[in-house]
This record gives sequence, structure tokens and C-alpha cells, in this order.
Amino acid sequence: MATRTDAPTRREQILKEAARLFAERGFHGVGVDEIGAAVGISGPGLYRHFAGKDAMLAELLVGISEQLLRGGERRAAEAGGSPGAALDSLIEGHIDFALDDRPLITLHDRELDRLRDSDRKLVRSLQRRYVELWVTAVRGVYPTLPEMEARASVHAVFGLLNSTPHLGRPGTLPGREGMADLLRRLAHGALAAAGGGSSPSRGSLPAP
Amino acid sequence: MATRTDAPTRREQILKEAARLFAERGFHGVGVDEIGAAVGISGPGLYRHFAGKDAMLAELLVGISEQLLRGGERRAAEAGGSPGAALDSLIEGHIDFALDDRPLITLHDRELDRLRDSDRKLVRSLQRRYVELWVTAVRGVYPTLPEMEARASVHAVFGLLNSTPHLGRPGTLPGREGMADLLRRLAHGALAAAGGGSSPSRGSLPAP
DNA sequence: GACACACGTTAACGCTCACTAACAGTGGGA
DNA sequence: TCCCACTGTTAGTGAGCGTTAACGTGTGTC
Repeated sequence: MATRTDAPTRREQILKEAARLFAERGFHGVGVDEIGAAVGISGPGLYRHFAGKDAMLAELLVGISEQLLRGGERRAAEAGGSPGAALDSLIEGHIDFALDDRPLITLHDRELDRLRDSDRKLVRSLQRRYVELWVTAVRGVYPTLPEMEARASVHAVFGLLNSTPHLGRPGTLPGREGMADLLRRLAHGALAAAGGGSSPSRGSLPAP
Repeated sequence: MATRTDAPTRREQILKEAARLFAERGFHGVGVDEIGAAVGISGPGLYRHFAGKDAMLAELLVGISEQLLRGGERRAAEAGGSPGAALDSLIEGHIDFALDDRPLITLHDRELDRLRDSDRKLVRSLQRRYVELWVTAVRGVYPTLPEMEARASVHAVFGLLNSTPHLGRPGTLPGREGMADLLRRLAHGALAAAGGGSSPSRGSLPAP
């Protein structure tokens, strides 16, 4: 995928600021005037770009879910049949997402029920497919882990990785690289413990 | 502590239903009429029991934080200086809380910023003390783990344990006992991996 | 019986806020 | 030059909703 170098369009600016504001104060806690002000126009001007406030939220949530799923599918495919490599890569990708797109993570599991039925179903379906991607990788590495437990473990690991939003004041926690490293260890450790601990299939753990 | 057998007071009914509704649809997503209806009275009738909608939320959040902290302090004290026993007990307590008081967990990290400044500061302070309780226990068991990493790991484990709210449809996940067991393994596994993995102090892991 | 008090009710007020109406500047293409 | 699509503005509207007012009713107490 080519990295973008051109300037963001107004729509993109709006989405970005809206995501930040929604994450900070919740969907209902942010007014359209405020979103407009964040991109230098005034409230009603937004309606030249979006049908309404709901439409912004919908586009954000669908976009996140699609991005997560596409990224996951790509990583799983690139692992070329090695469950260990797939799981490593999924964890890596999710960590990047959690650390770099914190506001979106927050939105993702906080405002889902504000969506129209059809949009909510779409997001749920994308989420489910992403989870199943993980479940497949986890069960590839830990074949003795029952499917239900694997699914629950995956949810739990998402909670673990997504914990970055609830942080304390800066300075009391490691920087980005340190956090990425730590989260990686935590996630692998949790899954290994769930999977029986003693016998992961080859390829899952980095060489000592 | 004696278990209550007497009927819940109206205030308690209201708090319980409000917690459920707030967790389901968010603070702003629930009207006072709806809360009233949930306990069989009509909207404004609530004002005989609470100063306002905000007051309900404040009482809920402060109550949760206090309950968590008190429980944690009690467990840490009962461990009698053994960091391993303390950590085990803290994990156990938090799992019980996450499984039994799901709506409160959701509220706890979703609606904190809706509080008045003084209440928010109080809740934050209680939370911080609870975290530090954990950090102490974790560093007792894994003395080589730097404080910052221990704190981040604790936040992450909270995210892991609190993941029960984001579950799929029933039937796709283990029951209560299975979940408790799984969460226990996940949490211990994560912390062990963060703490260096190979050398926890004695008393932290159950005998094989 | 009368008074007080706890606990509800319905009606109405007032504020916030998403959204619409009406209007205006800017710039590229015929 | 004229036109028109695009993008923005300010003023206003209407709905939702938290809150208050005013009023009723049962229950225990002197």
C-alpha cells in the first residue's frame, strides 16, 4: 500500500477531529459546532460534507472495523500457513493499531450502539470475522484449546491490548516502544497460559 | 460481612436499574423517564430520592471505586505479607467483580468524565490507590519488573479481566466457572510473561 | 380528627442542540 | 463574461429532555 503524501481532504480532517472529540467526551458530549471549530469552519458547514452527525460516527466505525479486518486478513495471508507467524503478526498489527489510533479504539467499543441497525450489523459482522481470524490463528498454535475458550481468550487479549486508552498521566508509563514490547509479551504470555502453557506448536515464540 | 436478606430500598433499586441502563446505552442515552419506568415510578418521581441524574451517576461511580479499593485492601491485608497470595487474591476478587457486576465495570471506564470535578478527582484517587495496591503485589512477586512496566501491566490486566462486557451472543462462550478459570490463567500468564517469565517468587503459581 | 411527612402523580418550563433556510464569495470552464 | 458547482456563513426552528411546580394520597402519631 502506498503511503499518502498529499494533503488530507476536508472530509478526512473532519473525521479525524470528530474521532478525537468523540473519544474524549463521547458522541453525545460533543456538539457539531465544536467539531466544526476543530477544523476551522462553523457547525452547520459540516453538512456540506456529511448527512449528519450520525453519518460521521457510522463512517468512522465502519472504517475502523474494515481497516482492522483487512489488515488482519493480509497478515494472516502473508504468514503463509504458519499459525505461529500468523498469530505473531496479528498481535503486532493490533498493537500498532492500539498505540497509534487510540481514539478509534475507544470509539470502537463505546459508541457502537448509537448506529443505525444496518450499520451496526455491518460493524458487528466485520468484528466477528476479525475475531474468527484470531481464533483460527490461536487454535493453530494451541490445538488443544477448545474453540469457546479460544474465542474468550481472544476477546480478553483485545481488552488487554486496547487498555492503552485508560492510561494515567504521562511519565508514569513506558514510551511507545516500551509499551509495544510489553504488550507483546503480555499477550503472548496470556495466550500461552490459556493454551496449556507447556506446549505451543513451533513457530509461535521468538528464539531466545 | 453479613449478607443482606432484607428487601432493597427504593434508592438501591433505582441505582441498580440506572447502572444497567447507563451501561447499556450510555449516560446520555437514557432518559429519567426510562429509569423511573424501570422501577415502576415515573420520571420526576426520582427526584424524591436523588438530587438529579448526575447524582445517580456520581453515587454509582464513587461506590464502585470504593468497593473495589476496600475489597483489594482487605485481600492484601489477609495475605499477610505474602506477595504471591496477595496477587492471587486480588486477581480472584477482580474476576468476581468483573463477572458479577458487569454493568458497573462498563460504567466505570466509560462515563467517568461526566462527573463534577470533585467527584471525578475522588474516583480517580480511589482508582489510583487500587492500581498501586496491585503494583505492589506484582512487584512483590516479580521484583525485577520496573515500576513503570508493572503499572502498565496492571492496567493491561484490568483490560483483560474487564473484557467480559464485550462478549458475543450467549452460547459462544464458556459459563461463569469456565470464564473465571480462564481469566485466572490468562491474567497469571500475562503477568508472568511481563515479569520475566522464568523466575516468579514462590507462592504465585498453583502447584502443577 | 388533624397534622406532618414520605412518596407519587401530571403539566409545564427552559435550555441545549442537531438540523434547515436563506444567502454569499470563489473559481474554473463554456 | 457568464454561469454554476462548491463551500462556507448566520439566523432560526423544532424536538428532546432534565428539572421544577403544584397537587394528591396513604400512613403513623399526638
